[in-house]
Amino acid sequence: MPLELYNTLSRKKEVFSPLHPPYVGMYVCGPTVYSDPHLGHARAAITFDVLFRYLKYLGYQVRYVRNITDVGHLEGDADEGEDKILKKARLEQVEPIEIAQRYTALYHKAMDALGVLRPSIEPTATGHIPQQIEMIRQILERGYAYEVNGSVYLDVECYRRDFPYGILSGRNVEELLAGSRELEGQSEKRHPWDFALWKRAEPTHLMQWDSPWGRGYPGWHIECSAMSINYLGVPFDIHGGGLDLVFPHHEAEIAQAHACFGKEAAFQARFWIHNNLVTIEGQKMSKSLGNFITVEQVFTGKHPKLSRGYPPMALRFLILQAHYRSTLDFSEEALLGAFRGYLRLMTAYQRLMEVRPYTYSSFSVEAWRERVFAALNDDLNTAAAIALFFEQTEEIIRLRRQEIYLTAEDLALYQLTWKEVLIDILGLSPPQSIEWEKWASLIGLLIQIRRDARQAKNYALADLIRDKMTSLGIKFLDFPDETLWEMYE
RNA sequence: GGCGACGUGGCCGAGCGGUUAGGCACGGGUCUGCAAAACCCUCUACGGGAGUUCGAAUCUCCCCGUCGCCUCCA
Repeated sequence: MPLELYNTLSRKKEVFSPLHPPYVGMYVCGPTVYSDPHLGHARAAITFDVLFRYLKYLGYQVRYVRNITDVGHLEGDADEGEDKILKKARLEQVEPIEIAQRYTALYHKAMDALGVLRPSIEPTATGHIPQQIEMIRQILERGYAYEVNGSVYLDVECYRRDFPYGILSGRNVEELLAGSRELEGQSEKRHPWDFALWKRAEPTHLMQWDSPWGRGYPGWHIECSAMSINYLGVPFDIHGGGLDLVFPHHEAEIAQAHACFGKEAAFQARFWIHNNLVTIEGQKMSKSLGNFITVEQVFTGKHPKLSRGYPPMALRFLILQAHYRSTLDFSEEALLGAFRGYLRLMTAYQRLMEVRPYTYSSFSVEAWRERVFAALNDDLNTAAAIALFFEQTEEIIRLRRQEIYLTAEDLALYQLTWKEVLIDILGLSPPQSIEWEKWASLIGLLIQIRRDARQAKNYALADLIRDKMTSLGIKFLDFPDETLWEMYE
């Protein structure tokens, strides 16, 4: 059963195969770096991290490009509104690049903690101004854009005579016009649905570059077209991003690519993949609603909706327990549930490594393994895959107690599957610290002392040790023949 | 107004015509010096109505409700 992915372009699942095997080109819209990374960023990053990991696991050589948007963009395509990064820079009285650098670093820090692998290439918009200008120049040359007072706009009316505008989002221009909130008056655009490729900069504008049309800065959509095509060519295999980017951002990207390269662009990417949003009490997180939660707040617990902090893997696990195309409703209750479930799974994983082989197998590892990969192949159904692992937790205990058995060969495959899927593909990591070995021997010593105390019926000492360890976040698990322990903080 | 989703047991969440999804929480029990853990048991749901079918959470229609996009947004 091959990997199938839901393609927004066709609105159905399609068997994935790259254009030029074994190479896969994947571009994902990264963050605009002007504020703290939040749960939405985490979900997008983790979703495509898993896809990245899985494609590599399947043997593809993946070039994964995820951009950093460090040019502030206007708050709208209208000719008004303030650049978000500039606004932040002005408020804090620092250079725009300081804002970009700071939030890029915070983004990296948060995503690293969540086990998100760095992409192969992480280009910045400001680092690719020439490529963007060149693309705009070609679009103008082909007649799909026009210049007005030092700004350049894509001429949607003209474009749609040759290409289908709205192919990704299912919009048509008439409907857009009917429902547009665009205000009449201030626009120099020919039609309300035209969008900016290049904007003229006022002399006071902090970030501006020379261009054939005078000093200015690029429009929001052009950077992704220019950078994706620069590193991956046209068309490339996979373009990803949040569901909220489908329109207008990705629709505009497709239009720019075709306006520049014509039919060769072939919808720019063959697979358009979108992760659904994170909601808080059923509503999308947004600053205007004041309900957004940053990744850091989840770690520290410093948020009104949280009573404590949670480790990064708890959040990663919560996200993975939902299918990426479903909305995920965030709450502390859900997060706590995910955290406990994650610990349970990791405990099982650690115990699995202590299982000893036998002369025959009492169940089929192969059949179970196939079900796990069938789930992953079914549009990356991580939730279903994880459920299959939970179903095995009791089997592991029975294996360890020699109530059921596996041959050395089957056991190896069984252990391999746990490692490959949970650790390598889903990117979960056991709750360990770098000081793990030291901790382990220290705790082992305490366990021994406590055991002696218990045998001597010195329960006061035994309980003192246990309670102290509990308060430090280390839980003792007394089995009849031994004591295991686990960290839960 | 247009486009698109979704409503599953206390909570999160798979599900794409016939199986107990699964996790977390709750309750009872076994075990334990006590507890935790582990194990066993209990809780068995699909917004409402009509239809198709031997059979529907899963398909069709209507209704109700929620949400996203159409401004920046992962």
